[in-house]
Amino acid sequence: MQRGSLNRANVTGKGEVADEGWIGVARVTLQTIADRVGVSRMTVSNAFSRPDQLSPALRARILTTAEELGYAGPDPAARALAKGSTGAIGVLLTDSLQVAFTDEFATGFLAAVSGALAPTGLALTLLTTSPQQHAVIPARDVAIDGALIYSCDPGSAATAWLRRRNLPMVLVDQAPEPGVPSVNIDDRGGARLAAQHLLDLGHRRVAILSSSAIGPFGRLSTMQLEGLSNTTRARLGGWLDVLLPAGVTPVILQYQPYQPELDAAAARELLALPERPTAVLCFSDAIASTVVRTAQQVGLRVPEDLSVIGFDDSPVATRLEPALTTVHQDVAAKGTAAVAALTAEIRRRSTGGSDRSTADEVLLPTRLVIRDSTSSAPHR
Amino acid sequence: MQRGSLNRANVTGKGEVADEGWIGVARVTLQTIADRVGVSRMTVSNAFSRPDQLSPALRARILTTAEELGYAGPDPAARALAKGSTGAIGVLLTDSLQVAFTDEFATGFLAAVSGALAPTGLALTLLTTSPQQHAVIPARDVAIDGALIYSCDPGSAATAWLRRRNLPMVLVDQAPEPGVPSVNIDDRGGARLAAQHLLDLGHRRVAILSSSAIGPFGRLSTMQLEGLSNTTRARLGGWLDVLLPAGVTPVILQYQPYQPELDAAAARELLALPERPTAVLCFSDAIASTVVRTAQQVGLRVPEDLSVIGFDDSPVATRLEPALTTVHQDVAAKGTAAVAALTAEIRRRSTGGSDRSTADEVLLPTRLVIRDSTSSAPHR
DNA sequence: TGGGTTTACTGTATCGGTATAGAAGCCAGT
DNA sequence: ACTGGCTTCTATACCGATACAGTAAACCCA
Repeated sequence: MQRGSLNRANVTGKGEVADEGWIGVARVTLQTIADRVGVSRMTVSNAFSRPDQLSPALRARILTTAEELGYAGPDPAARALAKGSTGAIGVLLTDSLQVAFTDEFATGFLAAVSGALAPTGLALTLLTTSPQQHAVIPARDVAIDGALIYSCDPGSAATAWLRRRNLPMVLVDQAPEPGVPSVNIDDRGGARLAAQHLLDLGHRRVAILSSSAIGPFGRLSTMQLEGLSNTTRARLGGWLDVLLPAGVTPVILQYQPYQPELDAAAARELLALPERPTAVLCFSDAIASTVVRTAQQVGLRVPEDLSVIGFDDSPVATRLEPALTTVHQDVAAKGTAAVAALTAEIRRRSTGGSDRSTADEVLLPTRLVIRDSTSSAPHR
Repeated sequence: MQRGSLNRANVTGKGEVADEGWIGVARVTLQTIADRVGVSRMTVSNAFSRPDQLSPALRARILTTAEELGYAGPDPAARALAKGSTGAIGVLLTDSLQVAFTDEFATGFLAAVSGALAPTGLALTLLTTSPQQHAVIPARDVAIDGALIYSCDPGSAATAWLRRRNLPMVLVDQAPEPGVPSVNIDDRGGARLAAQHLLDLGHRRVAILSSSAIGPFGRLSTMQLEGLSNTTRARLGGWLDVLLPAGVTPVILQYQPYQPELDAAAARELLALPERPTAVLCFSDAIASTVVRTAQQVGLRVPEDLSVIGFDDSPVATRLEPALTTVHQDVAAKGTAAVAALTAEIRRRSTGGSDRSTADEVLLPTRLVIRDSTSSAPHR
């Protein structure tokens, strides 16, 4: 049986189509328009998706008719199935989107990503690693053309699903894996610069406040580097690269991020150490700002009594009083690079370009920005 | 011809399926699994989507086989087409996602939305009103189950497309429209409280700094309220409701938001007025903070010389020195209400519930939070 | 033993598009 | 008149699932 016209409402000679906004009155599809105009469905499809395939006159007629019928353009879901691409890419974030949005640095990355995405016309779909047993797991069930995996636990179910779907993907702020493009910043190098800066200022009693969503927490020995997130490991590694050879053994405190009370508690604990450190290397500007505030609350002056160095150079760094010395990274560049890598990967797949040989790993530079939160070690 | 098995690779008696990660080696679909297990495709589908429709034993066998074949679950695009739902909802934001992400208040809303969305398992897709002539317009071409329209120009092409698609939608911070659910805050009431507070403190020379992404800009007469965004109109209305009857005619300055230099310029212009105002009512905390800083730069004390009131009670309000008196609104509640309204609308559609009668319009309360940026008018 | 329910699967018809290989008409060149 | 090459449009075969009606066997109670 011929498809379309025969089983549609509008075949009834009378012609007039039921009108005006009633929900689901026999939906308008390409076929509806085709019947009305008297051409094949394919031609109508071309009118929308490949204008060069039909005469301008006919196309105009088709578009006009579509307009009259209130057609909203080819159905995205159907188009996605037929074409094999959806026009959206996913970003896999932490467990809770809510905390991601409250993190100024994460939103900075998202801003960069959406900026880079704008010219491509791709939409951005937010995914979580949330392990909730909610029948639907976005990473498995949402249609996307590719994904950015941003600073996630590599072992999470969500990343496993994305892998399984064999989607183009790019790892951001995560340990590179063979065959998967990745974008990272030079965490280790930046950390070294920060540590060196402290040594240059004469500090010998140095503390490290290191954060990672995955344990262990509390006091850390310099040896326990496994089980930490990649970024944590890299920064910690960089600090130690410089401190240990100089004979400085830092106190390392590891705490769970995104829990303001715990942050402050960690800061207090640090300042209450028997041999109070004269300088603190912080995992992020966020925790650094907590340290600064906590220090000020207990009557310590920054930087005179305590030098503090952050990481990331997020907006809070310059807002802080005193302005924070920190390791700068270029989020915008990170976002751009990530999008570039992902779109390249998507294109590669669609053009059948084989060769996974070129799984490029981008490493963006970091640099130390010296502001007002660091100064020479106090004379003892 | 029977579909499936006959035109697939795995019918070759030999059984062994080509293996290991080569791209596109005859994709694994429900049919592949069905053939392998020896059941119908439908049963395999049920194994994934409706576990109660088959015996646990068979389901286990199917799942195991799927696992072996590296099947990643029903294809989202195909499923979306067949089921008519995608598992994602869209949020339509300003022209540039990039500015949306840099706006602390917008991200607060997104945080609330994603928080409210988490338990539903729906993903969040970001859409822009971007008028770029980029063949693909997300609002038209991305598959979603519904959309939140957040503080957008109601006349934009993107909203027009969403309307046209007849998608469930909810207007947020926008003029309600008949038949469309909406969520707003009591901008007008809040503005009245702010203005009244100033009057109570004895201020008579009051300025208003009003922002709207859509023109006109510069000095505004009290009569030109058309062409402004809904929120701007409401807040302006509220301020004037109180000021005018009290015989106070404010100077109104309107500027374009998200352009830091312009913000500061507007603030300077305002402070340089021949009869310098003793108090400023600001459209947002962001602009209020610019006013405070600008005032301090030109040597004015806040609040002794100049009282400043913000709007929104965003994080910056408490960070500011002095802490900002502002009109509080509950973003979290707004996000929750918006999601609730949208999911309700989606459910209503799918259950064929007719009655657009209940197009509810939520109006959330606002309240004045008095902090340290306001005080009695200085004696002249 | 027989009718009424359940349980467990299957068959067929979509969902609304796009890809691709033609077919028909037309025009220039030889 | 024949050939080749455009430009336009059409026919057919998918894309990979779900909905729904139906069927066969098993179970249940009188």
